[in-house]
Amino acid sequence: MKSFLETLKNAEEKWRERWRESGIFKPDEGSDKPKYYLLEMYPYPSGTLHMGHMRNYSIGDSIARFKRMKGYDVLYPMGWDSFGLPTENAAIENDISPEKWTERCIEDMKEQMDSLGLSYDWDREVASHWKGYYKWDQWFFLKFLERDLAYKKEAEVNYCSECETVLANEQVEGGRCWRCDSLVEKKDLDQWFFNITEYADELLEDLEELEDWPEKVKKMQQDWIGRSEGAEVLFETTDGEEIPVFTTRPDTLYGCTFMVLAPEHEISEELAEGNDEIEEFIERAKRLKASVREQKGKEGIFTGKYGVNPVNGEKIPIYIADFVLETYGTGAIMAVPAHDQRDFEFAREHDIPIVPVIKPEGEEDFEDLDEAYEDEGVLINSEDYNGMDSEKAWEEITSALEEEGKATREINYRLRDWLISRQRYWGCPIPVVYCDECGTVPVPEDELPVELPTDIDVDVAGNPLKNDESFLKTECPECGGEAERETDTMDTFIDSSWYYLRYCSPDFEEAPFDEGDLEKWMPVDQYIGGIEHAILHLMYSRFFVKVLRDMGMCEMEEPFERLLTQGMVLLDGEKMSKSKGNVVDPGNMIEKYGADTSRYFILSAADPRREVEWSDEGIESKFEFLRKVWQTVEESDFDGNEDIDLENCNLRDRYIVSRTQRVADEVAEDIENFRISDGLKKMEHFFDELLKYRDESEETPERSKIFSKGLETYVRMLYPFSPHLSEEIWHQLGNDELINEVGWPESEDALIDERAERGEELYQKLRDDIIHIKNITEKEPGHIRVIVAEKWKFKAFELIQEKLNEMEKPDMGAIMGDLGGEFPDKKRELSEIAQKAVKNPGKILDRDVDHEFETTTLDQIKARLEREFETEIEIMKAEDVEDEKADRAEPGKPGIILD
RNA sequence: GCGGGAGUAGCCGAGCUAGGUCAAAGGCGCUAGACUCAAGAUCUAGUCCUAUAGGGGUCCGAGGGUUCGAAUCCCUCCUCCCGCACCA
Repeated sequence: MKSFLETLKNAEEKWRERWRESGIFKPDEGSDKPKYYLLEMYPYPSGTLHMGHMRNYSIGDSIARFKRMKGYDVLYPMGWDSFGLPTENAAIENDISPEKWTERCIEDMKEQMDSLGLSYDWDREVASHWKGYYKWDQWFFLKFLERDLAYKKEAEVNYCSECETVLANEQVEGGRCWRCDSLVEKKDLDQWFFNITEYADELLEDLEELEDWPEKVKKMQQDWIGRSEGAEVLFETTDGEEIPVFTTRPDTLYGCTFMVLAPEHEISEELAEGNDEIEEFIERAKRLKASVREQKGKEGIFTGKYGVNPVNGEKIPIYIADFVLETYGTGAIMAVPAHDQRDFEFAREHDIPIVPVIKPEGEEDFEDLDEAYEDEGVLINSEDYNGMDSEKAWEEITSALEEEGKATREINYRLRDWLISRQRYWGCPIPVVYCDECGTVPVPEDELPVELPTDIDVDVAGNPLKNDESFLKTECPECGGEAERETDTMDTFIDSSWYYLRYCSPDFEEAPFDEGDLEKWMPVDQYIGGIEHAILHLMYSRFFVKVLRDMGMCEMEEPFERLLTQGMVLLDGEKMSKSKGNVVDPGNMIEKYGADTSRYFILSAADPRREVEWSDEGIESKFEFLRKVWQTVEESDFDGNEDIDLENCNLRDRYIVSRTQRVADEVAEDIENFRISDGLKKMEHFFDELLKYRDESEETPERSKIFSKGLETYVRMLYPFSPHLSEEIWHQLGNDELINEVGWPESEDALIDERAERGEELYQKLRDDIIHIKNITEKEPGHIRVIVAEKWKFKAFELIQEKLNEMEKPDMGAIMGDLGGEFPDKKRELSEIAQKAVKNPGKILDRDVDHEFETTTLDQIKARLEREFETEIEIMKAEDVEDEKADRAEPGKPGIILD
């Protein structure tokens, strides 16, 4: 006999081939099925698949297959985020061109993806380094330029000397490069930007529409955008200079006792010219900023200048201090030490007066603060505004200043424009040339793409494009004279901002996408990826779609309808990473256990959103489980295609039939809600129930049919998770069609049998009780009596149930009042039952109160119990038994006597 | 500091968005039994305390509260994890 592993491997090869031939992974053109666009974040082609990928794609593929079974027209594509710095480095290391390296990596990864059995439609593959793709990056750039959404300016930018390129704000994490973790420096450079701040408000507001995004991701974007409402207030110095400041608290203006400038502020720089002390301070502050981010001290220096508080004419000192950010607001602040903790600390250190102007409501004395009071309250020390609520004062003070022309209401954002230039080779060239005559000239659309030269020596310092004459030298599109190309390439996040649109029409040549196809497939119904893109990729993509909408190229507002952020894969509680050397290679795992086992394990070990702990025993046990499934089929005769004759079914038969219906619906619901591991657990439980049923019940034609049907249902449910094995089994069972065509098992209401389910419950409870009693008495009974409660108790329970349902809250008196009359001679027993009912209504409410049913059910259960306990069972009526245990019997809970 | 998430039996982990059927699913580990020459695998039962009849007690980070009734709702506190971090 073949080993199970061999079986798996054979099935993998065989079905992968058959699926490919059948074209079931391609969207069903022209069908009227509802569309479903399922997307995983396209990977950077590093050459090897890691566990994170493996998990991501296992989740995605199971959803894709499930949705196809459920009758959706599924678009499930894959592609490559193939531009980027690591490739350039790898290429140098391996002495090969980045292009060749990339293509080799793609090939390798594709093979690994195939070995997992992922059901992508490879006809739609895209890769950002393909000319046919990045041409449209350039096209978008030109469009952005036309709309003033792309511009070049000299600015202080983040520079990573390790990567030898600049970075966008989003790509700096805690002062370090997101990719290589080295410290980021500030540099003044002339760079290209996308004007994402233009869309700040919309990006913020529309977050609310994204109902099926994780709250966490929305919150992160919200914080990143960082909108704050306030006013820009114009302060004058005693020398007549004007210094605008931004504040969100105009209501505290009377408490402003000094001003602070950022070290990079224009006036700071001017002052440094003639003052060594100031110059030195500024230099030091700048250096500190770049290196030691954690330092919290508020260092500052007095400028010798004074400003004038515009509301009360007070003369206030102006300082330069490192805690004021040049990049936020105007780079200068009005300091209100009484109501801002940072200002408070600074004032303490420099002996500046602290004047409270807002006191908490109801408080009397409010002087001598220990810390700043930052909440709302009532104004004090504020002339005409005293006694006013801070909220109202905010408005009035602002309006008053506005009238004098000393303030304007402003909204400020933390979000900065997106710096898209990169001084690296392996990226999409920015389609611009520089001409001495005409200046900066965009490359005309019909000359796109500006091709990235591929026969080039990349092992040089700096950007290799600068050394490549044939690339560099060009004609000016306007005057025809000599010109030089822009050598910066685009941030690769531009590539990934619209790739999901390209999948809709990957071969379209007239435009980045065909609008009709876009209309059909977008938005993405389900996006799956890592949390690390919470801000970067997900915000840039949203921005792109909004711009495209304004260009009239699409109608949607948001690209991704639902977002799922998967958890990490851990080993011994730690994140797997190359640097820690604790990686488990998916390739080895597939080799050893097969693709189906690997997929099954990673999906069953934890739900997609959570972290998952890798475990050798875990995958081993799943391998065994699947082997059991396989063996079960091997040893079974199959006749699932014949109709079941319910007339000839006993209670248990009907129960299994009923379960078979329900489990399909339950598991489907779990999958819809990404509770995949729950669903798999239910399936396993169902499978074990089936086996028990087969082994424990009498061999009848119906049993065989019911078992087969159950097995068939199980196998179909297994398909999204372990598709090869399940397809193999399915055909082994005598079916010709592919599971994909047959679809998800639909439940038949007519086959759902609540009585049978109740019967099974009764059996289980009874069995548990008998075992329990056996355990505490340590008796091995030779005879068991099972006693149905007296008939009147059924009636009494029923009445109590009615009462409980009527009553707002359980009331002992009311229950007894009505029941006492009904059963005058049972008052003592009744009061016990009623007490129980009041104490725990749930325990009474779930009872089955059908005496007839219980009696006949027990008769049917009898034989099964006898087999289970290998002893004689006698079913009796309490009315016929003289024993206190018989008196204790209740509906749904028969008395038990072990003899 | 701000924000988000979480604290459940030896461990992992459901349940907690609709309070009662929760001593609290499932898995792992452990114990006993079956099987076996034996081990492993598998199957069965047990695994908070107590009890030779299905019961009782205590329990879901700590402490209060609401309720006839709380793991589930409210308040306070403690601890852990994650994200942002001097954004005026």
